[in-house]
Amino acid sequence: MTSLLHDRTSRRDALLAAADAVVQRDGASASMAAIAAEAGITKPILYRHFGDKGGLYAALAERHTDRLLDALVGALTAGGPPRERVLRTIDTYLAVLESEPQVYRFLVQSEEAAPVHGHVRTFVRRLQELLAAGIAHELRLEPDDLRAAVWAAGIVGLVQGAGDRWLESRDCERLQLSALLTDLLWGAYGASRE
Amino acid sequence: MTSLLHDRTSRRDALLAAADAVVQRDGASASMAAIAAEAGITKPILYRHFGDKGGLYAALAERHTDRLLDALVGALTAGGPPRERVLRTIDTYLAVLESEPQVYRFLVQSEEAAPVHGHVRTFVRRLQELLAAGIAHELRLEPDDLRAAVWAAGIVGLVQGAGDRWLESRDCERLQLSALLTDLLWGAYGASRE
DNA sequence: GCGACACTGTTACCGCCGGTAACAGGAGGT
DNA sequence: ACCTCCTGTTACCGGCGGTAACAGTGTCGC
Repeated sequence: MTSLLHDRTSRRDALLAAADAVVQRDGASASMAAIAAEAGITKPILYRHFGDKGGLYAALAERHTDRLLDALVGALTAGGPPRERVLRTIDTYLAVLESEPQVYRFLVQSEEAAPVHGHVRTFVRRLQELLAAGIAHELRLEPDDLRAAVWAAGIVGLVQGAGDRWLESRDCERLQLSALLTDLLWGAYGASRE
Repeated sequence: MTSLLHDRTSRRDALLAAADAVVQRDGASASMAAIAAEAGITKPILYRHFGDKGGLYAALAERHTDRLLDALVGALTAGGPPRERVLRTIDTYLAVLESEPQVYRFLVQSEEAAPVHGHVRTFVRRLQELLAAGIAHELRLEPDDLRAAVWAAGIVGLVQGAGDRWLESRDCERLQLSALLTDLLWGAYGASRE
């Protein structure tokens, strides 16, 4: 026995991976016993590592939101003309939706909710702040201009809403939707500039 | 005893009202026993009326989404110039958010979820279709033009995202936000027109 | 008047889940 | 040898969703 790592953090990672697998298989209502079984251990170990179910789900959510935020920031801050960066960022988001819809479902409609929604909210907030800063800079607004914050929140919601719809209908290619949304934002941006 | 109505539907309404009160007091994780106690009866009666907890929550969600949709459709189709109608509709939505945030929380982050989310999704979809038809008409697009659908989904998401942020920060008057969002949409609309 | 019946309501239970206490080894220090 | 700490287990508790089985009551047919 004990061929597995006894290191604290890597063990934690392994447990999170098991939890992830079960959540993606059974949906967001996965039981702690099922997760423990998947990891080859029993419940109390899970509780010693994560406190309670909320803690485990929070850790899982944090992991995913961090990963997603990194991807988005990377796409947004990489080189290229502004319009291309926006397109790339939107497409990155849609690509995650496309390749891991279960994760998305877990994050937004997690049935065992409070801590997950907390992490999702901070994720959304961080993304909004990032966008708000960029927008304020682009439009030469004051850093705390209300319009920048509302703009940012609106853009995030807009992409999410359109992505949601697309995830259900799948009525066009991903890149086509990305381009359409980019055009849409670009038009509004240009309009607000004058 | 039995001064209350024995009529089937009004009894059902009374039960839903009790469920509503408990949900708004205890959050979305209200137990069936608590709801039954609030209504002055016991669990099996609830189950005979609604089947299971999902059924009760679905009925509750349907009631609220129907009410909200009626209010929005009313605001949108009432008289006045287009821009004023948009402003009025957005403000109606924000007014509901402001006056009944618990209901909103119940609908979007209900912890006992599946049927509630189902009703919310159909609500959003109906709203999107409504908007898409209006947009397609205004912009003289084909009725099944993809852009209209994406526009509609985006607008719904945009208002929701901005409303969400506002509900947490409360950093401006409601009408100010409504006007800001209207301007924003109007600018984008004007841009896409040319 | 009087059983049959349907309806409304109750109590008491089941199974499952989240969460925890209490115990069973084994590694290492003295 | 013994104590200690750590990791793992089993076995349990309370509460929830959901249901079966039973008790009272008004209404029929006769």
